[in-house]
Amino acid sequence: MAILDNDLFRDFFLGFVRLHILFHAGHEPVCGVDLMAEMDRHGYRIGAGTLYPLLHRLERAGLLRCEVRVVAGRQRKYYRSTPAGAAVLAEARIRLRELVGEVVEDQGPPIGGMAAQKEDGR
Amino acid sequence: MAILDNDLFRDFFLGFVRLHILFHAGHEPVCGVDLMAEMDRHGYRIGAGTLYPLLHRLERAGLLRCEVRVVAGRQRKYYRSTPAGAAVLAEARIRLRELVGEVVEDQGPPIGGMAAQKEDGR
DNA sequence: TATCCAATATCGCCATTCGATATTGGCGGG
DNA sequence: CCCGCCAATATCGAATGGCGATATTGGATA
Repeated sequence: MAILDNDLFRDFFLGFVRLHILFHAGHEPVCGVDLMAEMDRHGYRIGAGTLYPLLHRLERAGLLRCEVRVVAGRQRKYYRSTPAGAAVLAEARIRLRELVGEVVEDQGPPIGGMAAQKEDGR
Repeated sequence: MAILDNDLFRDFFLGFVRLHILFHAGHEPVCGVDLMAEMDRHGYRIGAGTLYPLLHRLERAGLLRCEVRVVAGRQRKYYRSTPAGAAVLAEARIRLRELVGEVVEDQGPPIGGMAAQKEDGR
């Protein structure tokens, strides 16, 4: 977790956060506070100043739809995924499998370049 | 692929590109043109104006190390991963498994919020 | 040494991230 | 009925990143 507090490493995983959000919004209506708690559970620290503008953009882009409700005396905006959001998630599945095949299962092929050359041979 | 040409969707997958790069740099020395070709093979379109500043930042952050070589009469800068780069990749493995468990295997738990409430029940 | 060209570097503009701060909206007390 | 309270959401300003377009580098050939 500490590794995620470093600014540098955040960029590696911000896309992961988006996909987590899209996934949850595809299963149930989720609001900002729910998502912040869930991302925290995953070890991501997403502040309100990042999350809410992100939700607005995803909505404007047609990936999420918003519905206002009052829960426990508080106004909340619940987001659900749209077909376009599901399409992004489907695309993500393909790319996730590729990435897992390389990074997790260590099955990436050499990409050419210097693979044929000896690295230490002189 | 077409989906990746849209500006909106790039942000979802830019972290994937970083991890692909880190992975390849952990297996063999890779240079800019190699990486652009490899990313293209994966369906990502990464321009030179994005890739090279990225490599510089990863090097300055200590995740990559650079070595200049002359190949086929052209100067190339070959990058290899460092222990710090391997650490980021190890962290990525953990988070990738979480994300795959949700997005690919569809096993994410409800995150609370409105899960207990009926959505259509009234 | 002059020129060519692939590989790398940089520039300017716009979008995004972030913590901090402001605003909204329902509710209970008076 | 209005007022202040507070959680939830919204926005601000500074810094950084992504991008296409353009500039620069450096080895090789003649």
